[in-house]
Amino acid sequence: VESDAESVASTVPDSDRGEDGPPTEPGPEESAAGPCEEKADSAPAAQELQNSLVEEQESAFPGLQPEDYRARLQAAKAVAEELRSKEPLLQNGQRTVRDNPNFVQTFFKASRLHFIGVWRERYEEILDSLPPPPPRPALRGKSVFLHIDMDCFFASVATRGRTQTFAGLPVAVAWGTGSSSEISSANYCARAYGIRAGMWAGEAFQLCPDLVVMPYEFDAIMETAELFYRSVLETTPYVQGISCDEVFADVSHLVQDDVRSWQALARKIRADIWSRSGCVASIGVAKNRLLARLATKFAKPRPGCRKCGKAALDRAGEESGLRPCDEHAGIFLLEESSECLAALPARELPGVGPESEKQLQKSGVQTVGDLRTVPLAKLRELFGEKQAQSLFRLCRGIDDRPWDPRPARKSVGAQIAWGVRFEGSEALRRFVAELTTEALRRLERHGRRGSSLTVKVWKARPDAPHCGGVGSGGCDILSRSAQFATDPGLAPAAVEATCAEAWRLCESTGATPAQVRGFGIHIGGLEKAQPSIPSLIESRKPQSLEKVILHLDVDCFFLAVHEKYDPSLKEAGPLVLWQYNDVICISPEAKAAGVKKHMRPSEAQPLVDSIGGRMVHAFSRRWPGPRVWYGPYQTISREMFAHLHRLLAEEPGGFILERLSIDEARDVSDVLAPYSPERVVCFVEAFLEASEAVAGADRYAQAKSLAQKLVTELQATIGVRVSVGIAPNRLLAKLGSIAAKPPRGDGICIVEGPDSCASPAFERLET
DNA sequence: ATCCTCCCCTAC
DNA sequence: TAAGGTAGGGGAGGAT
Ligand SMILES: Nc1ccn([C@H]2C[C@H](O)[C@@H](COP(=O)(O)OP(=O)(O)OP(=O)(O)O)O2)c(=O)n1
Ligand SMILES: [Mg+2]
Ligand SMILES: [Mg+2]
Repeated sequence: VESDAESVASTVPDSDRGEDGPPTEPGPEESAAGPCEEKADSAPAAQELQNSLVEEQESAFPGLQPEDYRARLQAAKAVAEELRSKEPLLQNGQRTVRDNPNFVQTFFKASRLHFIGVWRERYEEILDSLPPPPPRPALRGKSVFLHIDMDCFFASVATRGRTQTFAGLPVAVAWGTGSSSEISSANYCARAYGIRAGMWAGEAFQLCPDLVVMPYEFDAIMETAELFYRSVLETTPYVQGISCDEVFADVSHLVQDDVRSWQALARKIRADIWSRSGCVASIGVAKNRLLARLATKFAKPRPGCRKCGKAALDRAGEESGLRPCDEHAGIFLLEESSECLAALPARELPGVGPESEKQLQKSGVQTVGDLRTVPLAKLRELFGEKQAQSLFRLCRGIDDRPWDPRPARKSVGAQIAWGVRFEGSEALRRFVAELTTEALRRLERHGRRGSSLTVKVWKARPDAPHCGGVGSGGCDILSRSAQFATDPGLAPAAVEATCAEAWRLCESTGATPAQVRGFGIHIGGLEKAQPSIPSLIESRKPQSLEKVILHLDVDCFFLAVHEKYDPSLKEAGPLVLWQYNDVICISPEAKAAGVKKHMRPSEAQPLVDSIGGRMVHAFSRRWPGPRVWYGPYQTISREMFAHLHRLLAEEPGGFILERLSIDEARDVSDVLAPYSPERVVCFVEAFLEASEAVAGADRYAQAKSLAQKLVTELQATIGVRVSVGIAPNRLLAKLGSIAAKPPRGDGICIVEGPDSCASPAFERLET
């Protein structure tokens, strides 16, 4: 075990890098530094490093001779070229949605970000095939967590089994060698030149012309990930998979309270992973997951360090009969009191990304130790409540997140922002439909139903530099969402309705087809699968009928509820309801006296006194602590809706009643697609407009008589007064119900259009 | 107080 | 040539 803990270090005399700093951002100059190697320090350091690598190769790996560095480099590039030439995904020259009729599926097959994004699906399958883990045994001694992460995972799969050729060569994984081919993983030799994941091949070749770019082999990567997980899962069922090459394991129950026992376990796991998968892992050990995650950073090989490289190579070299070596053991124990933790750049903390790093640097914070000196109040100003709490704990090594190895999925989606170019809106509409269908297929695989739909549109920035590639370039990413039910299942009508809604949201961003560089769709509000409302999609309203929407809103709802429970309030004059430091409901008389919503109660009090009214406090309860209690309002609200349903059921024709808030409802006879399952309280077979009686020229008069009936009935049975707006859409209906409020209105307001309303109150509505 | 939408940030 | 995805947390501002 390489450890910063003195007691451990003293038991592990072999370690020759325990006191070295963490491996952060090493360039070629830095990379060979430290106890591993002498320092290469001049500008042509890269060249020097390369030269020394050549020598090193020739002297250090007798098992790998007889070929020299140059010859093997050429052979390696030939292997890469051969793989590319046989790769079907690289055969056609179709790169954009315009060139390829099957663009969406081809893209996902070739996308490594899609691959690592959907890895969790396979992982869940593996877990489902195993017996469910018993509850974790009660903790007897200390907690011990491992964080296990494969070294340069994709790159190591790419070179596995090809040691004779690839040993000591700089290797990266990407589809191509062109300038804007993005690198997903670089081996530690390549990292010595500064090559990193996310970098484009163009830049990488400038740093290192010898770089060997190997193509993806997703099947091999997935199989390797499975071998990796099998190894970990056979050690303990208490694992939390983080990605295809990374896992946490709670091994508290497997070890003694003794670092030697932790070391032995980590070594065993590491050896097992290597013997099964042929790839090397690094392991962080600590008392919590946060510290274990950070420990792994110290366990990783030093870029360009020949001993680290040699260790890995020797292990890989077992193929060629070399002895496995566990110097540079790839295991690190980290404690929160460690000096190397305090010296770690704050950016290395999980949760601190590029933006937070900038924020922190503005306040002079570079390291984890610096961050510890920042008071919580200052962090709050910079980051807000939750992030401040999180940073405060992160830098102190505190991590008490609950152990939830399989958190329930909350959303599912699909997006593409590469190769997306459109000339007209028809092609964009088809693309939206394709991705929406793909997202529904993914939802269907989970058998869940969703209640919200979010679309994202990548819109090219007008000032973005024009580049020849097919990437997205500089974009603003716009999003729009709606409450919209999606059921599992791919019934054509349901798919069509979802596509229509997605298209509506896409259009509402205002991006023109020529500006669009990407599109994504996400289904959220996932619930357990339930039988849905089968008639919804089938019973589509004929398009030709004019819509009539009613918006109902109870007058002074909370006060009306108080009057029900305390009839004396009815004669008490002007009333003002308050809670905490907030006025929340005002009777018309009190309004006339100048009381405003959200006024401080102390300001409202004198106004109320001057007109002989009363301040009424919201319902509250004492137990388990003093708190406002909304129970009575909820009760009356439910009664009111139940009664509305009964009334509507007796009417000829059909209605959809949508519950908008505790006291609002509207008839959403027009709404087919954007209905929300929680909000649709009632669903009846046909629609208002479908009824002969309400359709036609006098539909507003018909709607008004319905409204009058509802108002009277609700007054009589529930004791609340409702104002109603009647209009051809929801916006106008809602405005109508405001204009209908007494004293300005008479309870019902018909708004046939924005400029055609008989009520003067409607004209006077404030912005 | 609480919910919702849009946006930003982050980890893989 | 080249495949810049998936998902969650949380803040600001607006609503009831
Ligand atoms: N920007 C990125 C980062 C990662 N990956 C893929 C390729 C990596 O091999 C794999 C695992 O990611 P890691 O962060 O664990 O990186 P590596 O395993 O490559 O290197 P390390 O040794 O630092 O873990 O995910 C990617 O495609 N693009
Ligand atoms: Mg890794
Ligand atoms: Mg990883």
